[in-house]
Amino acid sequence: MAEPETRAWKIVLDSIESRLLSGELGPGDHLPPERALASELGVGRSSVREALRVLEVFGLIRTQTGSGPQSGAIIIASPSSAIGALMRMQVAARGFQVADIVRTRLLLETAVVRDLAERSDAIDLADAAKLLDAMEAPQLTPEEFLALDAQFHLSLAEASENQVVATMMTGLRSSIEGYVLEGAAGLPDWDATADRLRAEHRTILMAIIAGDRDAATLHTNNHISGYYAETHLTTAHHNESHDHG
Amino acid sequence: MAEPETRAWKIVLDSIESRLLSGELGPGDHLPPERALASELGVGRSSVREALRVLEVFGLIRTQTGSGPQSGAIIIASPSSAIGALMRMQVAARGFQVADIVRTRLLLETAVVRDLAERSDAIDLADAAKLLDAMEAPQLTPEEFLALDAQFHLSLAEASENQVVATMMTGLRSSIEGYVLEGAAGLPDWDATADRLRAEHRTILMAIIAGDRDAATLHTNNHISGYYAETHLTTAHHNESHDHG
DNA sequence: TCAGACCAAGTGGTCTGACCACAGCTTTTC
DNA sequence: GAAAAGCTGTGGTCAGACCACTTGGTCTGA
Repeated sequence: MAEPETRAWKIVLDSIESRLLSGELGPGDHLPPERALASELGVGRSSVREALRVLEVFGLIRTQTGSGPQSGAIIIASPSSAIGALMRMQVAARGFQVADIVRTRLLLETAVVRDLAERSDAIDLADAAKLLDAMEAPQLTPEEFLALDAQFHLSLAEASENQVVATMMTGLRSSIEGYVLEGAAGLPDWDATADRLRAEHRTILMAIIAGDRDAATLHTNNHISGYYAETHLTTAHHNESHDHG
Repeated sequence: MAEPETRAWKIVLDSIESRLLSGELGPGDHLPPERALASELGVGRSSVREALRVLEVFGLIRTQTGSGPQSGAIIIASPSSAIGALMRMQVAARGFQVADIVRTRLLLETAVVRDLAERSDAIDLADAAKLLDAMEAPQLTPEEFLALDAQFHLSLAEASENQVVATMMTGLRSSIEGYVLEGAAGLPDWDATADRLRAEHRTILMAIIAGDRDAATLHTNNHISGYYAETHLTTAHHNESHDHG
């Protein structure tokens, strides 16, 4: 059964994954040089490189030319950009719809906020509060404001101390970043929208701190779906935002 | 600013992504042959191949040797295995903790079930019901049972008609599949556990159909966290499940 | 005429060898 | 002793070659 995945790059990938699982390799460790890995596994260097490319876009390694301790392929674990890239590409290939991305963000964020509200005494919301203060700064461009906005929501996910959720939120957000910016540019009165968003953020944070689960959930729901509805992101098909405009 | 990402494979990746976004390429279409792509973009074939490898593990293309309409690289959009592989590797590299994966699954599934219960009149749960019947079959191995179990939960996500959530659920599940199977093997009385899981599934499904949001949420919560607690998956570190047993 | 065998072409899959740019280390030189 | 030069090892890339495989056409023979 199941010939051993004759493809050479898969051999390399499996080998490295098993080394990770066995603990032989861990964060900060160096992978063997490409040439060594190739001869060691009996494959060509190009096959090794294809596997390393996969590891790189998965956010598992960082490569550096040159010599010395910082060179070579080093194990890291930065899944955020990988998830973002994956989702962005899936959106591009029509595997994911923007509306589903938005709905998923709504789902996740609502659940996070509910969770935070339910144990509001044991969480640290200082980062979130700081970001809200930063968003009060006048003359923020929509781009800057939305970046802070994203960080605020990310800080909530991080407050729930769940790296997976935080990563997913980041990935979801970045996968539709382009569409979000497009939508902001099309708003009739950005300042008014920004003021409303600020107020909603405060409301959400206060509800969390107060431990008012239902209020936090409700306000989050309204906040997110309201914004996306305002920017028509939930109804527009992603193709239409480019040429038929 | 921002040198154009001198790396050749990135050029190829960006080129293909922009073709997807512009609509020049879509699901079912063929990518140009590797050699043509290489000369067209002014890069070597190996660089093209590195980019195609990324697209392949992202679930965006399927490659096939030979000639004819089925050969070459064809655009698909199957994100499930990609997300699963990505998360599995992140777990292996200690970027994600198994406990966080479990908690995220709990979060997502609870939200899905709550959503389904709130609009129980407009959803189709036939698939889920069928799977529950299939799980009644006697003499299912733990592996078979858990596969049906996963499909049941997946069918709930699919009933919510959100491809992104369904994909995430699949990815989350597959990323810890190995640990789940390990945990099942360590149960003292598998038949009793299976019976309990069956009953809980029925309870959840009925609560959804009845539109009882709170009951559906509660039962889902208990169902999932109960199982993972029973298999010690929420507390065990993934390293410890291999050698120190 | 038709069926089967055969062959040609085009594809991805892989390997090899070569060269480059770069970063760190070593040696030389002043 | 310090600065400069060279050496070494790394990833990044390219070019060419060969293989396995699939398809579609062509040839052969009944």
